[in-house]
Order: sequence, then C-alpha cells, then structure tokens
Amino acid sequence: MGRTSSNKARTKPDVAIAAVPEPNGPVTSYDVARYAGVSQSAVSRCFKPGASVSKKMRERVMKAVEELGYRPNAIARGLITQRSNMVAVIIANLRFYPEVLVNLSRGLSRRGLNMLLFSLDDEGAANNTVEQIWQSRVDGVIAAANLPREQIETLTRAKIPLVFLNRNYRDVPISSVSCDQVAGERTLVNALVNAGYKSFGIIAGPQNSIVSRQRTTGATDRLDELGFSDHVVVFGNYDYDSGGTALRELVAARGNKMPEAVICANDVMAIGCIDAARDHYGLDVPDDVAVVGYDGASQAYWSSYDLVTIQQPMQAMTEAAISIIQDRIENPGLPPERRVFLGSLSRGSSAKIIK
Amino acid sequence: MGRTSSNKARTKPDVAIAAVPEPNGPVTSYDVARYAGVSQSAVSRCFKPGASVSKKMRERVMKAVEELGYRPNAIARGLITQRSNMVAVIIANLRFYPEVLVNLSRGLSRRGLNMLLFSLDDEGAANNTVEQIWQSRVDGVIAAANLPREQIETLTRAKIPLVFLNRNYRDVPISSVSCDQVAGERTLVNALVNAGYKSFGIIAGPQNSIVSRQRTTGATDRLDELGFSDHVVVFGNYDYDSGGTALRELVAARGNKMPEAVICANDVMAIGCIDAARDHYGLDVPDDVAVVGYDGASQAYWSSYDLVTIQQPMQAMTEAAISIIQDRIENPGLPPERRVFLGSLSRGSSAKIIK
DNA sequence: ACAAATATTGCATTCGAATGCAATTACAAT
DNA sequence: ATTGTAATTGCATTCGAATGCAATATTTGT
Repeated sequence: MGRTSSNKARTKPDVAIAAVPEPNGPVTSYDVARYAGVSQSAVSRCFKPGASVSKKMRERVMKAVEELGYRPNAIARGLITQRSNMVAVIIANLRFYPEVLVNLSRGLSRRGLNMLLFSLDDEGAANNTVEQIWQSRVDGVIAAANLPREQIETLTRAKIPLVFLNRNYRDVPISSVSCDQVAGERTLVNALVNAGYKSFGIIAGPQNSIVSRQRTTGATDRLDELGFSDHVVVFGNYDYDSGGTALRELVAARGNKMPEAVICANDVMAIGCIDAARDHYGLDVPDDVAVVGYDGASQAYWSSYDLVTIQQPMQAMTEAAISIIQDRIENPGLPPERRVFLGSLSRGSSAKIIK
Repeated sequence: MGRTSSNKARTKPDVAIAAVPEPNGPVTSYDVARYAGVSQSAVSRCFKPGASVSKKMRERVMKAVEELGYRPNAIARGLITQRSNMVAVIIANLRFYPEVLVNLSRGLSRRGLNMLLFSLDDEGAANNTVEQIWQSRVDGVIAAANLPREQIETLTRAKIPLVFLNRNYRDVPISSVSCDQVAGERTLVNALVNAGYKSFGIIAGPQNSIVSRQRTTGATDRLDELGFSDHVVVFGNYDYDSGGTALRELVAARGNKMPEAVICANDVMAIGCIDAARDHYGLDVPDDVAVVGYDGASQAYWSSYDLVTIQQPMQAMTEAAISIIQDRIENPGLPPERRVFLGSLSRGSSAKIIK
C-alpha cells in the first residue's frame, strides 16, 4: 500500500505535490523523494556507493537533500541491513590506557564504525553489560576486560564477533590480541640479573588479573631458573598508592630488609614504589634499590622516574584488534585468531642495567 | 497484512504451529509469540514497564523468552519509538581525564543510556563527527571539546540536546557545565602573593583553547590588580614535554632569570616544568622556584610533585552534564542551562603557600 | 445471575531505508 | 525506423518492535 503521495500527518495538510522545505520534524527519504519528484528508492540509491543512478538523477536528488537538510537515518538503515555499524568496547575501570581508547575510537571511525563504550565496575556488572551489548545489536565487540565464560558463550552463540585486547583465554577458542607477558618479564629479569642484582621483591597486581598472574609467574619462573629463589611476592591493585603500600609489605615480609631490585606488575605501581623508596625509606633509586615496571605508560618516561620497563606496542595492538573485528564482521565465517606481540625493553634509569 | 502464521523463510518450512526452538538466526518477538502461542504485541508489552499484562501471560511469554533466548532488538525499537537511548560523547584528544570517561559511561548506563564515543583529532574532523552523530540519531550529545559554531547550529537545529562539559560559549545559548576558571586562577595567585612571591612566569595552554585563555587571563588580571606586572606568558600544549620546553622559553624571555613562581595552565605541564627545573636548572621546588598547576589530576598528588593546584569537582561535573542531558531528552522543551562549579585550592608542597 | 465496569489481548499499522524484481528509458547496431 | 541490449527507475515488500483501537475476558456490584 505505497505511500508516495502522502508520507504522514505533518503539521500542514499536503496540498501541493512538491512542498516548500518544511522547517520542523526530521527529514526522511520520502520527503526528499517527494520534493525532488522521484521515488524513495532513488533517494536511497544515491546514498549507496556503486548503485545504479544516472548523473541527472543524482544531481536532482542531491539538490533536494541539500535544500531539505536530509541525513539518512542510521537506525532505519540498520534495521533492514542487519548491520548497526557499531562496535562495543568494554573496558575495566582499573588500569586502562587512555590512549587506547582514543586509538580505538579513531581507528574504528576511520573504518566507518562507531564505538559504543562500556565500563565495567565489577565482575557482577558484566552480565548486565553483555545484555546491553546484545540488545544494541552491535556488529562486534572489543573487550579490554575480563568477561565471565558464560558471557563469552552468550556472545559467541549470538554470533557476535569478539576479540580480547591485551588478555587471552587459553582454553576458549576466541580471538585475541595480546603481548607476551611472560617473555617481557623474562627480559626484565635477565637484564636485572645480568646487571648483578641478586635479591628481588615482586609487586604483583590484583589476584584475579590474568595479566598480572602471567607477568608475575614469568618473573618468578625465570628467577627460579637462574637460581634466585630469594624472592617475595606481595599484591597491589595496580594503582599509585598500592605501589608504596606493597613496598612496605615487601620489606616487612623480608624481615625489614630492602631487596636489591623490585619488580612491579605495572608502571604506576612502580612509580608509587619509587616515591615510597625515596620518601619513606630515604633511599636513592637506582643506587640503593632498583625498580622496574611494565607497560610503557607515558608517565614512565617522566624524568623523575625514567623507568626500566617493557613497552607494549599498544598502537599496533589496537590496530590489530580493530582489523580482526572488521574482518569478522565482513566475513562471519572466519575462525578465531590470536595475535601475540612482543614488548620491547625500555632502558630507563630506574635500574642500573647494561645499556 | 499480518504475518502471524509465518514469519519469514527460515531454513526449515514451518509445518508445525509451535516449532521447537530453532538454533540459528536471531530470535524475534514473532518467534517468541508463535512459540508461546500469543500475539507479538503481547510479547512486546511484556518488555514495557507498566504495560497491561496479566500474570499468566507474563509467565508464559517469559518462559518462551527464556527458552528461545530472545532479546529485544534495540534498533527496531529505536525506529518506532524515535529514541535510540544513546548519547554521544565527544572528546578532544588532548588533555582529557580518563576518569571522566569512566564516570560518564557509568552514569549514563545507570540511567539506561548507552555511550557513543567520538574522539576529535583536529578541528577539521568535527564536521565529519557531527555528521556521524546526526545520522546515529543519538538522543543527546555531551561535548568535552570545542565545536565550531556551525556544528553547534546543526545540532541545535536538529533538536538534539547538547551540553558542553568543562567549557562554555558565552555568546551562544547552549547548556554547559563548567568550572570557574578565572576564580580558580585568582585563588592561586592570591595564595602565591600572600606567601610573598613577587615575580611570576605563566605557562599557558594552546592558543585556541578557551579554557587556557580563561585561566591565563584570570592569572594575569589578578596579578595586574595586585601590582605585579612583571609576568611573562609562554605557550605550551598541555603535555609533559611542553612544560619543560615552556619553562626554558620563559627563562630565556626573562633574560635568563628564573621567576620566583611559575603558574601553569594544567597539572601535566606543571609536572614537566618541575622536572625541568630540577634536572635542567638543578633547582629545588619549592625552595628555589614555586610551581602551581590546575586540574587536580591524579598525578598531581604523587609525592614527587605534590602540586599546589585547583581541584576541579569532575565527578560532580560529569553528573551534572548527564542530568542536564537526561532532563532535556525527557523534556525537549527545556531551555538551556549553565551550571558553574568552583574548584578548590589543593595545598600541596610545590609552592610555599600558607596552609 | 446479569449488567456494567475494568482489565487483557490481538489486529493492523507505523517507524525510515534498502532491495528484488519488473517496467521503463536510453542507447547502439542494423 | 526497428529491434535488441544495457542502464535506470519505480513498485512493493521487508526488517522487528511499539501502540491506538477494537474485541474479548475478567471482575465487580447488585
């Protein structure tokens, strides 16, 4: 039952066939069609790259589009095409790099995709978040947070492409982009041992963080291999204050003796640790104690700290995550894929390593 | 022409009236209706709070929903209700506080709104971004970035509620949430002058930043009022390196003389400035030179810096922005509104002010 | 038990753009 | 001019959920 001659009840009765531009109400493709004296399909085709439209038609439609200020309704388009052109990005509150978000946003929008941001506050919220995501009919999900198995299942069954950024699940066949945490930590330990450090303290991240566990065991395993079993592990929560607190715990746990080197699971705790070593213990870094971090956060390079750390190629990683998602959106049949990057040792001055 | 008996061509011909749960394809409200032996409207109503549904009906539908794994399609809903339940957030790349994004995301999602994130790379991109936003049919826009007048116009004409966060346009009637930059800067200057500082250097932000201009003129005006016209202004770009660079420019501009106090337009530059004072000039902060910042960034409280700064109530500000947007989504007639907060002096030790 | 009032339910339509198919037009070749 | 072929255009339908209205079913009052 077409509706070419009368779209809907606007404020004015439509007496004329081609009305003057109406100032109110959102302009639809029918409005444009009517104004330009063509069919709605023609208008639609003018917005589809590679569609069959004559030059004359395109000009005519575009003129009307211009004059009426028409913009295609992405929601209506999404309904019929089954593509929302949106990608959900999930982050955990703790410890995310601001530049990652900016990179993701830029990279996605460069590919014509919009970014829906979700921030988990605690694991319980993941249920609700995944529910929201599912209802939004996003084309894909980039998760820079841990998701419960059940939620991963849900997304997989709904055939929504999913990629984990900076964490991977060994026993679930899911795409991920990560950095080899163990290799990085081994590099750090090697550098410290080569430089002659002999006693070590380790400040791990939260116990439920997979990345922290990988980093920590990477360090302890390598230390064990090299015959340095004199190492104590304490836990922080990735933030500045916990770096200092953990250092004090560490020293207490070692019978009030400061280790020669402290290995921190991330840069921010390393910074907190350095400040505590200086202020609370009056020590010099690196003369009295060495401190190393992990991440390559921008603050790591501030000259008050100048950390020895592992620089993760976050730019390359975000690009990889985006391309994995995009590939799977365009080609739903693709199997999961894991891309693992290697971090590089950043030779700062918070430990006296050999340059 | 209803379609109760046969929704669409699935893989199998629909012989039975109530089919077993089909494993493939997204489940629609029609599928649920058919499976439960009720009408599609009934299913729809079960998801609308306060709709007229009997207990028996609700149970029956929910059972089917559960068994089929149905989730309402937000896109289809958005088309008919004319509400996408999405709010666009625009940030500029430079200088945004990570926690602001997290707060926005949480606050919006607590109100059932999803957050579409857009990151501007340069002002030219604003055109494109606003275009995208418009097409997405978001219910509102929170801008933590400068937008060209023309784009503001576009959004206003499209009747999309818009609120600026942490910046305001004096001569355009637009909602905004901001912090009184001038008052904050005056507070800082007063504190410095009261403490006896007599010569000043000012490190401003980028020339096109409105906030930077407000902060800078706030400082210079107050200094002038108090009779200290001995102040030089140099420009940075809000990042760490530019703090150090600007300090050197400042000293050069004053005939190689270090001022007694340096007033920086944000915390990160203040930190860069402190590091440069210590490393490049071998000076002590605050004994040889005082440095003050602005923002209350988390790093400002790190003990290596412990800045005297103005703490902006960002949490309250984001909440305010969200509530302004929500009010205007629910009640499109509301006039624009400006909420101005006041920052508080954070009495760190980067300047010897009176506690 | 019966009429009136109220609560549920279903029908049919709507939102705005995309698209398969058929109809029409433009263009080329004879 | 005529027929054939290719390029355009329009028609009618579709996506999935919400909703006004009418048709039932239930409850209430008497």
